[in-house]
Amino acid sequence: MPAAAYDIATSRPDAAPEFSPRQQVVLQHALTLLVEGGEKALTTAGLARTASCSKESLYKWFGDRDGLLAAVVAYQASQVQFPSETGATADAATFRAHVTAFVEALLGVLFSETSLALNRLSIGQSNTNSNRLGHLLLVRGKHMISARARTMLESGRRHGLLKFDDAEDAYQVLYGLAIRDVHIRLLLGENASPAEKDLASQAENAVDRFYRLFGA
Amino acid sequence: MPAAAYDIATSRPDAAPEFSPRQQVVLQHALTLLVEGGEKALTTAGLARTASCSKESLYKWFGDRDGLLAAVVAYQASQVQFPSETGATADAATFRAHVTAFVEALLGVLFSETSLALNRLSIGQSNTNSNRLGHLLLVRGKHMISARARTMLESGRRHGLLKFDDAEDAYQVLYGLAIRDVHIRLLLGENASPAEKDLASQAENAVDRFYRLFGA
DNA sequence: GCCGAACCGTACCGTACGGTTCCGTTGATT
DNA sequence: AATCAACGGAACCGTACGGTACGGTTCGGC
Repeated sequence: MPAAAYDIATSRPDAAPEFSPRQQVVLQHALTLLVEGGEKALTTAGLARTASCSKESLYKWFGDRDGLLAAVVAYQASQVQFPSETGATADAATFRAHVTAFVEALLGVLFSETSLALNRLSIGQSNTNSNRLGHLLLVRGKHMISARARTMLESGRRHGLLKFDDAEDAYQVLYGLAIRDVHIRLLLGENASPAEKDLASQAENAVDRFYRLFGA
Repeated sequence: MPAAAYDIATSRPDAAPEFSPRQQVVLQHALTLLVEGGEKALTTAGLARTASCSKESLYKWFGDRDGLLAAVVAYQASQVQFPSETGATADAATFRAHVTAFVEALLGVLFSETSLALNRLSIGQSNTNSNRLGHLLLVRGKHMISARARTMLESGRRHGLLKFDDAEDAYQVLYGLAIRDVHIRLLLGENASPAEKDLASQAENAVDRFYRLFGA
């Protein structure tokens, strides 16, 4: 086993992977290959050719192919940024606008080709290995977003703008209202309808319904 | 190209595939292999060994490996049954109970290991080939269920029990309230929480919220 | 100017698996 | 009894890909 193998399983979820610039370039190439052709298109030889690096370097950096895939997931997760929420509960309208912006950002991330490709990759591998990729995506992706959302919603509750018992439950409803079955349909290869591409009104609509269920 | 290759692309969506009993047994073995070990575990040699048939028969029946996978999806889709809806709008309580039963059945199907395995398979292949599997699963699975749900909801609207403009939109909300992000988490390999395994109360809860949004 | 580390490019190996072919058996039909 | 289609079993081939080894090149430090 190479000493420098990238072992994501033992690294702290909140620790930055700190890939070297050169490695980030290679990972970006890997991501492009993944988005274009799925997992089958990401071969070690193909990546080496595309990224103009040697297979030996790939194996030195990432250990093996699984380590490479894990690194791609970790790299992309580190790229995703959500808008900050400073002073977001100043008044009711501002808070609601902030929730809407959060939902729109969530839709933007989940429906992006990059995210879809990584989800497809992780799902396709979720019953092999010890399911490293699925866990990685959940921990670095979904759980982070979920935590962020919960603090946002609880802030709204503290200010008397929302009313619910369980923040996780409320977030799941918000998620369901926003995403519905669009995510799984996109994952299966269906194209989004024009209405579904209008993320702003989708978010608006979801938040409207959410307030009818949980508004104070 | 073998003459008997199973070409699902040209078959009518509502036409029964009509596999021979022997073929159904083999497809059931294939499904078991898929559920246990994912796509990688379903090799032609492995299936031939498990199902005690010859690879030659597999290729004669299904054409190639892709045809086999398509046949597995079609076979399983033909197995899924939803409760009938005769006299379901007799009165408000009966109709609501029927909607709840529908949601519970939906959850039961989507969260079953079999459905998850097939969704993982289709998603993993959704950016290769011409995406036959994804389309197949959408057409034979989701779209059928969606149509069924729309007629149910519209029946409720005709009887003055529900109020909405677009049945598809209403169904999507019902779907989102019921499934939330549980489906994607299961697809990624996370285990369902005890609460999420209680399909009855999950359905109850979703329908309750649905009525608060769309009840007349 | 020399040294070593990092790295590129490439050739190579082992293996797993999709697909093909051949042969022997069974079992229904005439 | 003869025939023939369907099938199981096994051997075989081609190839794609993961992983390794090695020679040649660049570049920063002394």
